[in-house]
Amino acid sequence: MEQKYILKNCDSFEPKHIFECGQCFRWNENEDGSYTGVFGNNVINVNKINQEVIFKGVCDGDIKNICENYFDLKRDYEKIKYELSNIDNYMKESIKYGSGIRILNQELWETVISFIISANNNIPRIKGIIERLSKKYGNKIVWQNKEYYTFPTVEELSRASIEDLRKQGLGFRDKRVYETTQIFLKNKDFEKKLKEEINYEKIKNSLLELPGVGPKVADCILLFSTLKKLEAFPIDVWIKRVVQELYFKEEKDLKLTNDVLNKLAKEKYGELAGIAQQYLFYWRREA
DNA sequence: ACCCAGGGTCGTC
DNA sequence: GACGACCCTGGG
Repeated sequence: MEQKYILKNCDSFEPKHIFECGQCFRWNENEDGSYTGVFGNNVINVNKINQEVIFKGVCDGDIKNICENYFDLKRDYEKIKYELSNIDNYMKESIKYGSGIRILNQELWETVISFIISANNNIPRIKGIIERLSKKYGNKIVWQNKEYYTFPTVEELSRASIEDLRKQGLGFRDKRVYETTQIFLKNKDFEKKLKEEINYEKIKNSLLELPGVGPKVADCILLFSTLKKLEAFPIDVWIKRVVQELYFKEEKDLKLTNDVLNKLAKEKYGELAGIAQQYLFYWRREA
């Protein structure tokens, strides 16, 4: 049964910015400029027409509640952008470029596996792998005569052997995904404890125990999932590049270690470092 | 054809 | 702490 929800007068919401800033892998653009994606047991289409955002699709519950939660609609991004804009002109320019970015509240398990797959990988291939895993191990949902597949649950993905995963194109990440799946399967408390803990460092240390999760992937999980730690500052090749170009232009031979970058992030952007990172990331990649 | 990079992590020195 | 290996794919 199709549902619909319309959001009016929302400045900080631009589908392209949200879905192409690298936080998610299951949203695809349609010919009309709208995007369709799968999350949980929902298939949703999102379009923005004249300052109105239109959500429609098939949902596991009330579409308004589901979208308010997933798209982080209750957070005041105008205020966040105002605060970050005052930090410096680079920030101001990148925010102008990605003004409609919002950080999604994605399911923890899916975010963990997705970003383990993202290691030393490119976005088209990451999307392909996740799509194949969903098709093979997830559940089918039909909407408007098209087939969509949910991201596999822990139990569903645990049916895949290391060899099965390799066949789906994971490469050397097969063992990491397999072992992390086993941990989630056999230790039900692991996920529960992550969700109950509120301290950023403590959650990060727990995540680092998982095979395939290093500092970068851990920060992506902390920022992009329902854990929603906005101070998490994922350090990747692109953010190293942009920080080098903006703030260390005269010191080309200076090595930007994670410690230096984390310190800079904390001092400059504070509790909003993760959101600042997303504006800079999107700006550097797209502009 | 060949090389390189891609939202890094892991094992080894 | 630094360094190389690592599956695979698309683009130059």
